[in-house]
Parts: sequence; C-alpha cells; structure tokens
Amino acid sequence: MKTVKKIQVAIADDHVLLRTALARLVNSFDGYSVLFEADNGKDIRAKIMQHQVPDVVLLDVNMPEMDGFEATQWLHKNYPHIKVLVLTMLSDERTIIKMFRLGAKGYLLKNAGPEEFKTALDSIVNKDVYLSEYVSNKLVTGLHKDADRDEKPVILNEKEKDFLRWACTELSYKEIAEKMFLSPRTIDDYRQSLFTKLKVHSRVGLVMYAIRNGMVDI
Amino acid sequence: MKTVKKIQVAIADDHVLLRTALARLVNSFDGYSVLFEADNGKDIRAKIMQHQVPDVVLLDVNMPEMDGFEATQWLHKNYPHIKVLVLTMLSDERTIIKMFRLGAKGYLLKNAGPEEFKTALDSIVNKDVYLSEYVSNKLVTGLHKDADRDEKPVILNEKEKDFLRWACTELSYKEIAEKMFLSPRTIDDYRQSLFTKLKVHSRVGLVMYAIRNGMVDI
DNA sequence: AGAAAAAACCCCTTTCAAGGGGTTTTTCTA
DNA sequence: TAGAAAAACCCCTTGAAAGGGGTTTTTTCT
Repeated sequence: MKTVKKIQVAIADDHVLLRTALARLVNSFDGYSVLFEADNGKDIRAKIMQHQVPDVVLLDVNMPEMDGFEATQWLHKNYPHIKVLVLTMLSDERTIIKMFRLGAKGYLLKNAGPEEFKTALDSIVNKDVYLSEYVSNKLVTGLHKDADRDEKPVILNEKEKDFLRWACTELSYKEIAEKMFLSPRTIDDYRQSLFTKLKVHSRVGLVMYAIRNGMVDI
Repeated sequence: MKTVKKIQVAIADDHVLLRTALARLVNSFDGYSVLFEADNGKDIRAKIMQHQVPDVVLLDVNMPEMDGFEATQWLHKNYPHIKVLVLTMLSDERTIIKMFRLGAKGYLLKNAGPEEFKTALDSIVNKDVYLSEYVSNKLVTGLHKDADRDEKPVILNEKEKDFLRWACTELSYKEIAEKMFLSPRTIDDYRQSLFTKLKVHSRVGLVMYAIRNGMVDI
C-alpha cells in the first residue's frame, strides 16, 4: 500500500558493513524504511538538526566521537518522541540499566535473529518498549545486585589506582615499591587495603578487578 | 544469466543479526549466493563435512567453541581450495598476521563499506588475495615489529586454554590442579610451557595475555 | 598546640609461585 | 613393535606473596 506512511528509521553504528546490511534488512521489513545512516552520535545529532527526524533510532553503544549513552541522552532530552532501540553486543547488566535510565525504549543483542529484530521494532513503535527475555532477566538480576551490594561504592584514591595499574604488570611488589618511591612495607599496606576494599585475596584478584573496571589499558 | 554457476559463500559469525544481514548482502551481489550460515568454527566444520562445500568462507575471529584461528587452520589443512575471508573488528597487527599465516586469503574490517566488501570477494575469487590499504599498512608495520621476535604464531590447545582460564581466578595452582583432575606437577608443566609460549614469567602475565586475547570472560 | 587519624615504615611466619632437576606412562609413528 | 615424542608425574630450592604483629612519621581537625 503506497499511501501508508512508513516508519522512518535511523541507524547509527561505526561498522559500515554491519550498518549497511542492517539498513537493507530494515528496508525489507513491511512498513519500515531507513531515513539515514550515521557513523556515531554526533553524526546523528547533526542530521536530525538538519530536519531529518526519524521515528526510531537504532543505536550501537560503542561508537567513537559520541557514544550510545550520550546519544540516547541527547535524543531523550531534545526529541523525546523518537524511540531509541539499542543494538549491541554488550550484555552486562550495568550497561543495560544505564541505557534504560537514559531513555532507551528497547535493548537488542546482536546475537538476536531477524525475527526478533522485527518484533523489537514493532513493539517499540506500538507498545512503547521492548524487552527480550534475556534482557529482562538481566535487568531483574541486575537490579537485585544493586539492592544488596554497594552499601558504599568503592572509591579508590589516585595512589591506589596507581598501585593497581602496577599490579597488572609482571613486576614484583618490591619492584613496584621502587617505581612508586615507597618502601615495600607500604606496598604491603596498599595491597591489604585493596584486598579488603575490593573483596579479593590475591594479586590475580586485583588484576581482574582493575580490568573489569577499566582501570588499566588492555 | 541463469546458467552461470554462482560463487557459494559460507558465513560464520556468532552474531545472528549481523550474519543474517550479511547473508542478504551477499545474495544481492551479482554472481554470489550464500550456501549456509554457521554460529562458530565447529558448526562450519560439521556442515562442510556433510558435503556442503563452499567456495568462500566469511569468518569472524571471535567466536565461541571454535574461533576464527582454529577454523582457518582447519580449512586450510583440509580444504585448501576454500578461500577464507576474515571479517572482524580486530585491527591489531598480530591478529592480522596470525590469520594470514594460518591460511586466510583476505582480511576485511567491519567498518569497511559494502563496495569494499564486494571488491574483497571478487579479488579473493579471482586474484587469490585481498588486502585493503589499511590492512596492508598494518601488515607492513607489523612485520617490521615481528622481524626479531615471533616466528610462529602462538597456538594453544584446549587444556592450555582451560588452564589459562583457571589462572585468571583466585585459586592457587594446587586448587587448579584439583579442578582439572591433574597433579600439581602437571600444572607446573602447563605453567612453564605457557610462560615460554607467551613470553611471560608470572601469573599476572598469564592473566594479562588471556584477557588481551579474549580467552576469558570479563 | 594537642589529640586522633592516616600514611609510611619495620619484623616475622607460612604458604604460594617459579625455576631447576629428574622419572614414568601414554601416544604417535616409522 | 620398537623408538621417539609428548604428557603426566615427582622432588627440591629460592624467592615472592600473603597475613599477622607492631612503631614512627605525617596529616588533619578542632
């Protein structure tokens, strides 16, 4: 039916190939058409401000320049009627929760199938939100964790962070002491205090924490 | 022309959505058609052994069960006439070099456009190899760095990978031995052999390697 | 300025990690 | 099927890691 107005979709992902392929997929869906593609958040913002306003935005989380978090926030603030569907490989609870808090309406993992993709688009347009079973489970357990843990958020000072970075090298504690211009005993104290704070009991535990929380360059 | 035999392409990627979208893209190319899709290396191996033999295989590097490295190796050994085109976001020299050493014919980054994708397919079929400008530059600088070190690419067997994953926990080697149903001495051997292979000399070194190479879940 | 807290320092002990030397058992292969 | 290679096992030594107990110095707060 030519007269039915199609849902206009915008796609933002820095992987051109995936983006293009997704665009074709969307265009093949009944009732949807791709309005434009964008490389990152900035790009999408620019195009929308040039009066290319889509109904739905498909967003990756990891993008250069302006990532999915910022983009969602901006969209939600300036164009609240635009529905944001997050499309990513990141399946950790924190990211999911963060995106919904910022205003996302749906969250789709990249290992979803095309049918689920279509379902997500339909839901987001008609029912306002979309949650896959997997994502909703993650959300619930994530909120759970939020409840009991985290009495006080772990706050590390600069020196502790510094020590943590050194702990991720193959230097011995003695050598780290030299690097930090401290006595080995003091390093023992740092270690102990971090063991307590981070609830670990070995150097490997320190390393894993540092990496999980992005405190070291990988 | 209906009589022209199309180039049969297989696609292996654990992200279903991307995979499906890519399949459509390939099917839209003149002279190409998708023979099958696979979730990982094992999957592709099974299908090929069931006499579904493609001309070209599109491979992601990071996959569960059997990753791109192993898959390329197996293909090159057992079906040397199948051309392998690597399609990934990993753009570091080591990965690129490793894949070519293992028998890949082309290396395409996911931020390439569809035209480049088509070019890569054409090149790989007709001219045997495909190198984008970016990748060939990486190769050259990478080989430079490589000149003195790293003759052979590091290949780890399943048990070594297993041990590596355990090494990223807070268990002691003795406890790891129990978990793996091996004597602590054998664990010593694994450790030593990995120290040599990976050119590290501490457990922290093992952990960092495992993480940098995506062998553990973070 | 004086008390309290935090940071840096010191000593000692036990266990773990790492490096070296070997033997037995299994697996591959010529 | 003998012989080589690889995998699993064992012993011993040294230094590092981890946990416990302190003291001194510096900072912070009224």
